[in-house]
Amino acid sequence: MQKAIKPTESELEILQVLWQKEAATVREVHDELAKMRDIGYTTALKLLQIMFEKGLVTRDDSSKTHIYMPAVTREKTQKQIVGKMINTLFSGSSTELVMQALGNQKTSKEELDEIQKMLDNLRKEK
Amino acid sequence: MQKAIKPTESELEILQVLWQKEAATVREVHDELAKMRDIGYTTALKLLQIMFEKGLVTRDDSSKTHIYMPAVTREKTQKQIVGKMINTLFSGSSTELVMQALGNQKTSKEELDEIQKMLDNLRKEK
DNA sequence: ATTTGGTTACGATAAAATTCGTATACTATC
DNA sequence: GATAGTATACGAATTTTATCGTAACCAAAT
Repeated sequence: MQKAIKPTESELEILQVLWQKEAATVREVHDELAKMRDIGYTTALKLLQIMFEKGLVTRDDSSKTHIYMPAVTREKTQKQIVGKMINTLFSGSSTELVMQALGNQKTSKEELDEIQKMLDNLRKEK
Repeated sequence: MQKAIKPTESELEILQVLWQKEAATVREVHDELAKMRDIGYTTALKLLQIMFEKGLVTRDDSSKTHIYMPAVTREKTQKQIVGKMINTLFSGSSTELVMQALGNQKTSKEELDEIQKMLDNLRKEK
């Protein structure tokens, strides 16, 4: 098993784009990021190159314009970051986090149903 | 309203201690951190001084040994960080985060009951 | 009074993360 | 083949975070 590399803030932004697009060129990534904030093209390029070195992304460089793909899954990364946050911010209690998330966001009936279903399943396992 | 300062990883560790103790000297904070990891006394001191400049903590320096107190609440900070994470990692869906947290951690029956209660309350409001 | 132990202040360093300028190369079009 | 447009590579500067050494200070014990 690989010792998980924790993506930085900027790297998470980029992963977001790659997860959504499955694969993308530097230009595509840059244009997407540029919608949210000021960022130069070579900055995006450099970030992707560093991420490649770290193993956070893979790339197809068979043609001149490289194509980047995520090397870590969205789920694994979520789990990694949420796990860390539960420890440093919720004294280890995932329930506390759940209560926070439920309490402070408006949640639709459909979503509540979804959570209810999950809850029922968890109970059955006991 | 002050534009919220996002605490760094180390600063969160320190806030954890201060939230738990309500108030603490540098030595107390340091000793608590030292239980978890290697850290020098002056490092803890410096971090607290920087946090004071940033407004993350207040301090009583009327006696020689200063006493530090959190200047931000645990709840506000949790909300701030969780909110950011929902955006950058769960495409804005708090439900997705809840499912993650529930799915990947073992949760006791008591905790499930607590969440169930919260769920019931949310439903009533509709 | 001198030593000892604990304190803050401050600066310096190091490491990590972010940013971008410039050089260089390739491709297509004129 | 010169020009324009777009690409990568690479180095460098900047900023942020984290760490700690050293100096100065004070109080208490010797």
